[in-house]
Amino acid sequence: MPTPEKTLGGRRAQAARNDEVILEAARAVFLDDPKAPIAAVAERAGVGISALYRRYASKEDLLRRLCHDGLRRYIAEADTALAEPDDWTAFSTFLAGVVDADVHSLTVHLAGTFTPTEEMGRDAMRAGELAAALFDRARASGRLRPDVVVQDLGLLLEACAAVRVPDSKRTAELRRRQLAVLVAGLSAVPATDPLPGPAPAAGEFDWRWRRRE
Amino acid sequence: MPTPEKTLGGRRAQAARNDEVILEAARAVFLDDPKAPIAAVAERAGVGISALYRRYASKEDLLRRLCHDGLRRYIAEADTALAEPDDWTAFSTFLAGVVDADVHSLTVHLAGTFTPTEEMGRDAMRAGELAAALFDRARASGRLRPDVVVQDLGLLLEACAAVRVPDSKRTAELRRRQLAVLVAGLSAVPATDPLPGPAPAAGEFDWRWRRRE
DNA sequence: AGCAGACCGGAACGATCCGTTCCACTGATA
DNA sequence: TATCAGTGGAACGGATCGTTCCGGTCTGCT
Repeated sequence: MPTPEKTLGGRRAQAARNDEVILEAARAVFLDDPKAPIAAVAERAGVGISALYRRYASKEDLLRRLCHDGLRRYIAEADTALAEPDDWTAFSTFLAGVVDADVHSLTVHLAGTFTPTEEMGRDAMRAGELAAALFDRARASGRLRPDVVVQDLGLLLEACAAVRVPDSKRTAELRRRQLAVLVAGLSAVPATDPLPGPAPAAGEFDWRWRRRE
Repeated sequence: MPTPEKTLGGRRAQAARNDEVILEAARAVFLDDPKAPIAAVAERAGVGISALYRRYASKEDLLRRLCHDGLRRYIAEADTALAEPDDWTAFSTFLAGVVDADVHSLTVHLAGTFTPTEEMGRDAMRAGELAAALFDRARASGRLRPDVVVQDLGLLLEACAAVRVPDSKRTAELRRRQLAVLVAGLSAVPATDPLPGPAPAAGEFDWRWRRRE
């Protein structure tokens, strides 16, 4: 019997591929609209609804999985950042990593739509500890204004997640820019680097006034 | 015939009072959830659904009115701020006023749920001009970092509107704090004032994980 | 070749939910 | 007392969505 993972053709392979495709589609869809219907995920993934329900017992299950993945990603970003020797760089790359991964939207806007597992509780606690460690190092570096606290990071990430335009690539750019402003605001020393990304242009937000769906 | 406005008792007076009550309730409800049902507004206002439909032909009508009111409030804040002699103070009080009035949520999260009137288009344009005027004065004061543009203000306001906790009083405090960080980030000179309001506390955001409705 | 079953697409179902309409009722006014 | 603007809230009709279910397809094994 060949190892199933190596079989590129065949039913098993399609199923394995669908595992990925479905998760990716779900991520994209629920990131765009946390209350999106299950059918939207199936459509985006290019599969039928059955393919979803074969993998997850319910919508809540899928949401839980997605949120937990986000949490793990958050922890991974923190771990990566902690390996960086320079305290301030570790701090700011962590934030950039979380913003780029769009983890906050997943974690925050999906939380409350399902009953969390115990493991998620533990992971959430660990995530908090890692963020605190990064924050403490940033504080030790002396570049933080003294009146900032760890919990401000939550607000900061939320602020970045709030930036959203129809094009997701552009959204990422604008978030980086917003993050740069916020980090500069947290810093005790004046910023030296220029704000990243093309500045928002006149009329770039006019789409808001167009009628939606 | 007595002037209707001065009649404190009676049906007319109740109707006049309801005009206010309904608008206020609608503001509160749709601020909390832009997709809230009409019935929620009626309940919050303590009136029946009829009282709503007597005043507005449809939900869309009410939304339009609310959004337009928000736009007018934005303009009023800008006008007030423009009277301030110091350029930088004018700029920052304008932002604080808009954040405090929670105008951005109304304008932005409600936009797109109705077809705007021409007058709203004109007001939106005027709002943009006033904001630009304030921004230009801030720039002229030399306290702005050179790579910031007017359009960044939109992102900044959105970031503040994204801050939200169940208690609205606390929300206002946290937004002020967030605004202070952002304005510090826009500034070319290091901030001197300490961050306002009680700093966010540990566990203050745990409510997110509690199951919602 | 032939069969069992894993896997899938998508129609159908049942349960909400929501905007709007409708009607009976109240109380101020004339 | 007659009128009627103003009101509360039940009822209606349409839309939405999570989930189930059935018929079909392809794979791997015998």
